[in-house]
Amino acid sequence: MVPELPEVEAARCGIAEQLTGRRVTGFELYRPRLLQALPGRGLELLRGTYLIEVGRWGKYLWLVFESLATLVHLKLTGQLVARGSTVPGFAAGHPVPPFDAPLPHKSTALRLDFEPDVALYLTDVRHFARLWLLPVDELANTLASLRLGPDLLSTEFTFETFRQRLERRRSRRLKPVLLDQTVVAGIGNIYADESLWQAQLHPEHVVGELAEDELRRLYDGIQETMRLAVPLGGARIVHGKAVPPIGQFPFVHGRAGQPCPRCGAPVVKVQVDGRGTYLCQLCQPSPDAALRRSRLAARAGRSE
DNA sequence: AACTACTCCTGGAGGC
DNA sequence: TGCCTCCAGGAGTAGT
Repeated sequence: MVPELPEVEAARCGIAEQLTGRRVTGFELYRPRLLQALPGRGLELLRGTYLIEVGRWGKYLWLVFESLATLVHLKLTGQLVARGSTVPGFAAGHPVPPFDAPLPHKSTALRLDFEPDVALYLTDVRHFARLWLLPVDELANTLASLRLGPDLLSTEFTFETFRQRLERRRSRRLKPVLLDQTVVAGIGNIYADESLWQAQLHPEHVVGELAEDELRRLYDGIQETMRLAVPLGGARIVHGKAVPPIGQFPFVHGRAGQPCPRCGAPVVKVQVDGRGTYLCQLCQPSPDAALRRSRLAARAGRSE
């Protein structure tokens, strides 16, 4: 399972509830390449300082300490696990290694120790995750420089905002636009497929061809997908396959050959924009190429 | 503007 | 059983 918004949100909640207000007593940096900005000794600045707040925008997570801010992206296979005698503990992100595996794992990149007796582990089997260390007063600018679209769980993500942002991408196809974090922040490959299935829209529709009610379905599909996924801390997908399904979610992603929960037709896997894409060919009919051409021609004619 | 290709990586899956 | 090869995929960057 690739960590997307729901998984990162689960990590944010765990950190907020169990670590905020605690003091850092130490750390172990197992893999220095995790750090993207300052050299490894920058972490020394965390020692003895308190975790003040934790935030999230899309798939980016940040922890603000008195001395320093850290910005984290779990990328494909990052996970965050907290354990200790003074907290319940939590685990979020990619479920390999298993959330109950002994830590540190050989792919653990960083351990942060909090007072009293809590350890937060960042583990990532493919070593793509990154952590930036930056002065607290540079966090806002750094986030702004990412040019992220509205976070899916924020009040900024309204239908009107969504429609306006899609308007600027009229010529692009739906799936790549959903994956573009500068359009909306938080959707990855799994939840793009789930949202499109909810909306009963094919991933290769051209944005500008969609009618108002289809845009509305897409917006509602994203909202419904987040509503289902966030409380679960995300889908459980390992190497593209759904492992013991939690209820029926996810409905199509990783379920090639299985029946569509809506109509029973087999879910198929295709490539869209180079990404493995799961869909139901009955519920999500392919855009008709001839109709597409005639509509575009009609628009071009009118605009001249 | 919007595509493609490439770059990071490695565990697991599939082939034989 | 044991090699070998291939593949996934977020996001930044470069090239077309």
